[in-house]
Amino acid sequence: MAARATADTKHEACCTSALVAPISQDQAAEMARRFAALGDPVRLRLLSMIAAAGEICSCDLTAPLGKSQPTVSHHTTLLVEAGLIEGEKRGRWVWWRVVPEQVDVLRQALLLPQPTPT
Amino acid sequence: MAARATADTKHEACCTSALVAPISQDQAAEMARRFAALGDPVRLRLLSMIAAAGEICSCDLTAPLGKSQPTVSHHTTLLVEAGLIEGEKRGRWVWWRVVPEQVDVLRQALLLPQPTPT
DNA sequence: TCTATCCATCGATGATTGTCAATGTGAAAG
DNA sequence: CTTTCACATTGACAATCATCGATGGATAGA
Repeated sequence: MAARATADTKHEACCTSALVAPISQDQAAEMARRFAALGDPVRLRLLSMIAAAGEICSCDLTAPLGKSQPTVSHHTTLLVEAGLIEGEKRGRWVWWRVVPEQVDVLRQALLLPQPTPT
Repeated sequence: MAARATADTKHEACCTSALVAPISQDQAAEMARRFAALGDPVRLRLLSMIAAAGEICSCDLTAPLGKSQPTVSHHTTLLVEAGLIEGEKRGRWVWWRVVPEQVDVLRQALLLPQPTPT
């Protein structure tokens, strides 16, 4: 069992597909942590609204989501920890935007070795 | 094997990207349910091993995962409910394989409107 | 028959998570 | 300086989840 060019850092461990060869426990733990960020309907709508708006502040998120301000803050924090979004504080507002490269990391993790039969 | 007739009504809501326009609550709920299936390290390794093997039975999954048989059975059930894998009983064994179309549904859900710069 | 094996289900338990009211922080406005 | 606004943090609680032992159903072999 050689040929494991690991250098197992934060996000670099999961830059390949998980569906072509068995992944390690560490890879699975890190990958699961990021997929879990997508495993909540509020966070998915959050990410969806941020991506669709390009840039948006939290003050415009609480009302459409129907959740309290601490709850929205909690979910944005989780999305940031997953690397999927990032926030920039301008004045009193925090403007959120998605991190496309990190979203693509998750997409590539689900890349199948064989093309899907149509 | 046309035993998956009801899959249409259940998986149809999330066949487009969630990152080009705000998604509804129902879409988010259904999508989150499926992403949550990937939000556990054991299930990710499970899916990874099944995909890498092409076809594999549960008896060959418990040992590498280091989990009990009921736990593995629990996780395979969740992956089946998410539509990501399906099992076929042959003799005493159940052989699992991934459902590529459903994996692609999740990949397309993470498709960004703008191409990511390489 | 009887026995062994593979897997699903049940029940219980400890851990994790989503939620919100209350509070804290930091910045802009008066 | 004081007040107001946007957001983060804390603390607490209910709900969900991951895990495993015990048990049951189904199948293959003797």
